[in-house]
Amino acid sequence: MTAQRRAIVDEIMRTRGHITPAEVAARVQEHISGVNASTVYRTLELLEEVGVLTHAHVDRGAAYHHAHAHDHVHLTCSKCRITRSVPIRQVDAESAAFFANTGFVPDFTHFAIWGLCENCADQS
Amino acid sequence: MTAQRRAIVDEIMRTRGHITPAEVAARVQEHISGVNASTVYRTLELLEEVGVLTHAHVDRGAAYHHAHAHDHVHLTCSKCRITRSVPIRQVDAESAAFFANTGFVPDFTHFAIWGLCENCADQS
DNA sequence: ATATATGCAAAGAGTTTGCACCACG
DNA sequence: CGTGGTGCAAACTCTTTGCATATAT
Repeated sequence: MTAQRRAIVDEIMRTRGHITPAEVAARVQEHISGVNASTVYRTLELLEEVGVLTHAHVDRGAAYHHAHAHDHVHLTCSKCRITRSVPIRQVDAESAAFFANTGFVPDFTHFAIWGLCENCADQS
Repeated sequence: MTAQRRAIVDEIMRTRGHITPAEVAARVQEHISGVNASTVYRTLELLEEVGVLTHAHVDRGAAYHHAHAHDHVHLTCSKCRITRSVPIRQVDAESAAFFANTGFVPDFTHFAIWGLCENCADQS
């Protein structure tokens, strides 16, 4: 348990919602200078293996969040680019019926869902 | 209308389903050697602006397909990594109800949907 | 002739890896 | 003291861009 690893874990624990590797790096720098990006990536990977974190694909890069917060979906608006999280419970009920005829068991938490947010949808 | 552009368009027109920029480049090379990647990217972008193509995000990169074939969803299996396309119509009906409480209007065609395919789901 | 498409090379973001070194335990 | 974490630099993928040249019309 080194200083940088502790700083990274602290930052993760402090985070609500999701955070990108780059954001982790930037924030850790504020406490300890000179933390390398590769260390961040390696630590995030480690934390995911251990089961503390999970990653999702949002926009172009990765987004990490607490494993116990695995139950939310990322909704990214194609217009204003704002990404919003909604509890999976809101969509879970219909989930089965949704893909019933395909046999596919979707995991909406892993990839963000593209579309129009309420605001932008109203405008158009 | 240059030779390379014609070759790229031909390749696109010949393609059923989706194709990545790298695949386009590779196949075009078979006909005309020395077609640069940037040319491929520029042509794909152009074709998208004109409305011939649409792109989706599958796996890590882009996947292009005919604009009139815009109506399909990519389902990527987290286990076997196979990506399957299903007509949007199969999921369209439930689509409204699915995100009713969120106000979000999803476009499932833009980002692939992660999950378990029928085979892999059965095995687990 | 003139607008535009191409190739090339470089740059960029995001991520990974080999390797020597340093430090925790 | 030894395992393993870290920094550094390089490499890698995918994509974009500036610029000079080549080409279609």
